[in-house]
Amino acid sequence: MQLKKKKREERIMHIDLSLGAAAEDEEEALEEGDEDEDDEQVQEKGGEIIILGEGKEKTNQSYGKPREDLIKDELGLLKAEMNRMKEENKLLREVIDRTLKDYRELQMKFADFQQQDEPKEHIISLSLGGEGIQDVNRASGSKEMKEADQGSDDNELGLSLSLQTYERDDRNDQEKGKELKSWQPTVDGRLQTGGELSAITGQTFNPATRKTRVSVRARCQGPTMNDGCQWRKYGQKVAKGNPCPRAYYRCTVAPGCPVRKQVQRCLEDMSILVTTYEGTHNHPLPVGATALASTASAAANFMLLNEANPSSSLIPGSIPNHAPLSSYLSPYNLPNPSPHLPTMNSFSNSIGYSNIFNAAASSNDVHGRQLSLLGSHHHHQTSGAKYPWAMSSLSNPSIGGGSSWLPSKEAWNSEEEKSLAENVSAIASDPKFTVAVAAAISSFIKKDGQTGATTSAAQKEGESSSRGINKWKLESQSPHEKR
DNA sequence: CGCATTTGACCCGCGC
DNA sequence: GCGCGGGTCAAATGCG
Repeated sequence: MQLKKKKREERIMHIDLSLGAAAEDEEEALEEGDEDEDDEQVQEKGGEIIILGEGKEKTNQSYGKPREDLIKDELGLLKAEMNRMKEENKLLREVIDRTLKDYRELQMKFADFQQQDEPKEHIISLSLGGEGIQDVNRASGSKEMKEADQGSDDNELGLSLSLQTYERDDRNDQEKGKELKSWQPTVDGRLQTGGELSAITGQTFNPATRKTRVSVRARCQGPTMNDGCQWRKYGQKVAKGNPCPRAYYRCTVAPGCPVRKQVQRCLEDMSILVTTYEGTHNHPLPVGATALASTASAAANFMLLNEANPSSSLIPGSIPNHAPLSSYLSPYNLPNPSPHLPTMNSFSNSIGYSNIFNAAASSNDVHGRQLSLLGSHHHHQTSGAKYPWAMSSLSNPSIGGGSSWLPSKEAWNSEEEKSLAENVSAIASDPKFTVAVAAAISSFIKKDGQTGATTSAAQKEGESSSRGINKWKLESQSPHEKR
């Protein structure tokens, strides 16, 4: 009877502390699979301490047991809990180690690729995970790509980094023309294979004017994605091949800002919004406004620097004096707030965070390159329901950003906002969650001081909401010249 | 009343 | 040269 009760309590504990994702699930599976009574009792002691302790305390009090015994009991229980926490820490550390190891390996690979890099007609693809996205580039069947994919498949948490670069086949002008004319359908084509994903796909089309095009795909319920800027709709058109109307917006943050964006629902998946930004902002982007812009900017800048300075790589600190990307990324606006933030930091270290359009336009090298950043959601995101930003973070890129630039109408709907607020408070009020996160972070920092050095509040939160959720894919592609 | 959105007309480039 | 399609303009309309 009491054993059953204990078991139930333990389950609750597991649910509340379900931060360790696969690792902890395994643990639970082991426990349940093994009907070893002894083991179970030991485990339960660990899991039950507080409840048991209280019960005993009451009992003891009623029977008038000596105080020393009570203290001893409590001490024992606390010790048991400590042991359990140690175990959890160990598991989490292992996961982090594995992830870091993957990351470093891929980083090395990327450095190799860079050395082989040729100035023209090449595609660089960086991906953090990528399951769920069948990139069109895969059709070219590069070995590196396949290797990277294999790497990502192995990752239990769905957190992996893969960097690929490969040459692009030369195409004749006719093919180029076709591709250019149908670039939007190409984007849709990616989507139809992608399952749950969010993406930023950037393309530079107009070498003459250095105009930048960045396409962002994200699951979004609202009519547009809130990206922190203010937009005014100036037109709508039904494009051929997609019954969903395409809306045209102009940036109204600053008068005369030439930036425009097109918004269209994906034909294959109506929940996905394809937003294409074009042009160069003539004003600074709102502070904290957009992780999206930062991330896209990161991608763009990365490409710029990479092109201009081939010696610079993703290696952290290779190019100093750039604020870390994470400074822009609140846990709610970061599609993949994860222990990979160090990755993102190092990434952004070499790319800076100025706005993508400025970056692209200011470079002589950027034109003729295509750049894309893709992120996909892990499919079995158990936390998705409870922590919905994991699902719809891209839809609400400004949540938690503290931005005063939030458009009143364009923002996510109130329902999402409400549920988000509820979830935030739920998490904040859950001490077990906090403890587990803190333990994971501290062990992570201890283990790897370098990558953990930039741990910030946002990062902590980011880690907490990252479990097995998202994957990112950052890629850059070769020239798509428009006209 | 002012501002944003809607929507039909118009412009322009490209392909045939 | 013509038709098509994407993109933009601007008057009409709606909303706070």
